[in-house]
Amino acid sequence: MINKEEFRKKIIVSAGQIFSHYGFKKTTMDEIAKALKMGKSSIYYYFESKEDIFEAVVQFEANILRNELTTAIKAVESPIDKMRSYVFVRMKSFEKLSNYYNAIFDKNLDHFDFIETIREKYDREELAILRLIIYHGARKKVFNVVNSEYTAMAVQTTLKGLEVPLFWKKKEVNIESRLNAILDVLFYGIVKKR
Amino acid sequence: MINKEEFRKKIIVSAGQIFSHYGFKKTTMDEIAKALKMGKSSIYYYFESKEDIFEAVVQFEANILRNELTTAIKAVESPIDKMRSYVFVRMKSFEKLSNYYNAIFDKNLDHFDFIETIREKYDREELAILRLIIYHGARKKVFNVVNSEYTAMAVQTTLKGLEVPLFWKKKEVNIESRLNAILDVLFYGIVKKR
DNA sequence: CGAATTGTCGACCAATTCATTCGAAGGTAC
DNA sequence: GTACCTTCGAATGAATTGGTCGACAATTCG
Repeated sequence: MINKEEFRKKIIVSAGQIFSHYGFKKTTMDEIAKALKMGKSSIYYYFESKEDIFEAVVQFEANILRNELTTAIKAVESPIDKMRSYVFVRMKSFEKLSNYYNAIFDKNLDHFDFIETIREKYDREELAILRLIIYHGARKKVFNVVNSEYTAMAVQTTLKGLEVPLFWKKKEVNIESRLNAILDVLFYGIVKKR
Repeated sequence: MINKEEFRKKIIVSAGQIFSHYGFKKTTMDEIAKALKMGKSSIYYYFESKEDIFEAVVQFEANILRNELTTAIKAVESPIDKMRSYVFVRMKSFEKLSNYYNAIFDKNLDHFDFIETIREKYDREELAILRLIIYHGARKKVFNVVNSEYTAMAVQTTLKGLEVPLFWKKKEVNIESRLNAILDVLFYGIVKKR
């Protein structure tokens, strides 16, 4: 059939979908196994633990994101050098951000606790929530944990301005503005209304 | 403050959001309580059990759907009588469908098992999945449990044709065609490409 | 072929999680 | 005061869950 490495990847992709929907805590090994149509114990042949899988998933998805960003960066050609260095500085912060998220997830927290934890790091709640949404594509569930009417409104409003980065597969959007929007949102939570 | 009945409704709405995202099994009383900013045990003052809450949620949401349908039906004016009776016959089947879903959920199944169960009732897998999507707004998670590439494709394609019913809040769409689309999808899984 | 290696799985376990109970107590109305 | 409404922390027993182990297919390789 396929080799071990390829099968690991299959697990990563499949588990990734489940994780991204249910969060780390709520995802069970049984589900991961079931989705792959295999016995639970077989998974332990490929990965040491649930956390091990999760780390691989995060790694994998971070890579995709990084590659997409790199591609986007390469496509930018206008005020070239300035733009480029500006972008790479931001890439560094993204690396840090990514590590930060990993650290939090390592602690076995679910999406709710995750928000709680992240709240303490940012003074404006919306930013914390937006980051979760962007990082995990967790759109709907996030609204369950929003504290105040005000915040809910703020998030809603901001989300409307997010169309560019969230649906950046729409190829017709100018690549440069798209890139900027993505970077802004990813690193600083700054969103401009269109 | 507010009376007991109103508070029950608050719980229903809040719990409903969580249920619709995580399914019955994965939703914990702690989460429901936390979302409402109250102690877990307090909820038992308003509801007898988790299942009790869930039933109330289903009831509540079915009512909303029924009301929306009724409103839509009233707005239809063209080949009046024929249309109207045709619609009410379908309303009856909806009632049945709703009961059927309730019965399945009563068994304590999560979304995965739910699909498994529903699969046995329909010969074409896509239809089962589409029904789950429509009934629960569970779009993303559904793809974790799709069996074959073919089915995934079929669901994807069909979803594209679903824009009318899924986003029927877009008021600009002609009400009559909207109604028809909704009814078609709800009761028979019949979807026309636009 | 046959033996070594690779991969799968059911049964099992210890630890944790979860729905639910209960009694105490804060609030409020009379 | 007392009666009632409401909230909650702590406790519990049952169910769930991550992970282990040994048996046993399947495949590879000599």
